[in-house]
Amino acid sequence: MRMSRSFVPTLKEVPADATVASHQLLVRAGFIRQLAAGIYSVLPLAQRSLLKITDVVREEMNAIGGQEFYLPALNPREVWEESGRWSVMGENMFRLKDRKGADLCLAMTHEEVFTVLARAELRSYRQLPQTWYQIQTKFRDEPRPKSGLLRVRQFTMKDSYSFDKDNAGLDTAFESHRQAYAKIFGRCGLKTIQVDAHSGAMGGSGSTEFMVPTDAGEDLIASCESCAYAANTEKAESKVETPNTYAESGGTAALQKFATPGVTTIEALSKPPHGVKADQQLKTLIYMADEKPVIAIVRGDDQLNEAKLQTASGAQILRPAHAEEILKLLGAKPGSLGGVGLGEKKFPLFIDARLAGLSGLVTGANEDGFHLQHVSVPRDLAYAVSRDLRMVNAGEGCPKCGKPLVVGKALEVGHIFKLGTRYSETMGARVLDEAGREQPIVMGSYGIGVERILAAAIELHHDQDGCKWPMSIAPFHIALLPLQMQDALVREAAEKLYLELTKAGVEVLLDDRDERAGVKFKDADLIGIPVRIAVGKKGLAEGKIEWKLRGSKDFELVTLADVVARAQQAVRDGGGKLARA
RNA sequence: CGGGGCGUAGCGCAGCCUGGUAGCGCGCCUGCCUUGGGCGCAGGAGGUCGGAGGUUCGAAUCCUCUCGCCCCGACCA
Repeated sequence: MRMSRSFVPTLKEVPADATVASHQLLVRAGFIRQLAAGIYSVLPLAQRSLLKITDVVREEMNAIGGQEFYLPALNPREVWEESGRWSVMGENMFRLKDRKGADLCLAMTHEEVFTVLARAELRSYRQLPQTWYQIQTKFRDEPRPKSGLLRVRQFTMKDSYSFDKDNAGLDTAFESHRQAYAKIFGRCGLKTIQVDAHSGAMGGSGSTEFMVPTDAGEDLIASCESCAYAANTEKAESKVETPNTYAESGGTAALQKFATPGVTTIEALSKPPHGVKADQQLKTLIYMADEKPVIAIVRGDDQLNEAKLQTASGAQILRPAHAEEILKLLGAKPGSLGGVGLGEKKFPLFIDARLAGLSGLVTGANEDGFHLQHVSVPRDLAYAVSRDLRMVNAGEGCPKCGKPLVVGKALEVGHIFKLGTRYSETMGARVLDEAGREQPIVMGSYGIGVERILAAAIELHHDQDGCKWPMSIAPFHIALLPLQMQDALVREAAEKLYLELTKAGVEVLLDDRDERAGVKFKDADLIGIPVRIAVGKKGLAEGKIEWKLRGSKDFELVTLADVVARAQQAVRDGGGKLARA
């Protein structure tokens, strides 16, 4: 491609509204432009890289027997009603009506439509297993789009679905996806770690996320550096010592109400005149699980993990209760709540597992301005269900080996789910087994965010001057810079190289603009093309060009006759592919 | 949704408090000059000041409403 005739709008200055590196550089280097919040136009450079990413994805999906589909993004309400997700998806789903007034939505994912196909056409276990996938546009009305391409409302997803006759088959499909994903991300230049994750609105029995560790990410993952344990903090567990410290100081004493006027926070209660340490307090939180109240109790100095409460309660939609709802249910305002004496109210009540057996604790009395002391969990909260509900903290013991856990930010680029029969049962996708009995198909679903790979690659590979693309997904393999366009010899040499390289399958961006050398260097660095070939008067006099890798400080003089072979080798060595000439 | 911030030329910003002339840098166009890390000089084009309403002789500036965008907290590829 010739720079002089290309649409590559680079910027000298950092766009004011971009905060993360990938966003700043994608805009500055002319890869994307914003149309609206969370909606971006993909410009030619980005499109080239995205096509390379999807090529990698296709190769690896096909390698595990995936068959490529292309399903509609525009879906009728009915199929989403069947799975129950028309309501579960809530405001996150874009909805619209057709001219007849029928409800439609823009699909956020495609379990429903693929399940419709499966139930209509799959009759026998002999047709299984099947692996179906597509690379398609997804729409999600995110509450808060942010960080350029990292969190958007319209994006490209590779989503695949496995259909098996039993759990053993699902395990196999899940494992082959795991390996395919590891290859895909590796080939795209990403280092990922696999973590146990919460399944969220997808449902199903288990899931693994592929995470790129970077501060630009929004997830927190806990990992152990001495064993293989890694989990999203939504799900992570830890070993924490919880001695029954307060039992000795009157743990068996009778419950006692005491006045705490104006005290509505853990912190306030921990200060004089009360001086109740946070780890002696019970934090009582009221949630609405599918619009029915549930109560969660964690230690005062712990944080409730909402994902864990969602799992414990079995709720599809979980939200904190509003203040009015709480007042109605418990007769007190937040800040004075407690679980003691609620046994007969029959609310589902969960208590964090680390509190089991403890006594000598303090909790709200469900009466504004009062708390209870000498609370004994076995005596006063016997009806509460004990579950792991707390958020892990860095430094706590790894649940596997006990060594301290590390907590760090990461970006989710892929997520694989064992769905089981969650969709086949609700939507009636069954096949006959060997004995002629109808059995629900056992499903898995697997997603990759394509644009996120692009952005993650920049987060991982960039410097002060710009992007540093891995060869495999770089928009071009080589930037060819004639340094003095007014010099006919330089121009001709560059043109000749451009033809030879292109013919050899090397993708070259020829900067044939009538610009000064500095401008070309800056743009080549900013765009981040892996190899730069500078053709200048000085080198040419000796029949040589300057060969420089984007990352390195120095260049090397290479004889003109050697350039093509060297370029082809560099493309292959970098994991890139030569274009079909 | 809750909290905070910002909308003035393609980009980055000043002007607003204290109403009256819309300005700077980059980019863009023309010419000359220069030519190995975003050259220099000269000339030039380009703006419904996000939108609507109000106050006023007069509004980018004051008031009301509204739309949009960004950031921080609850969701997900």
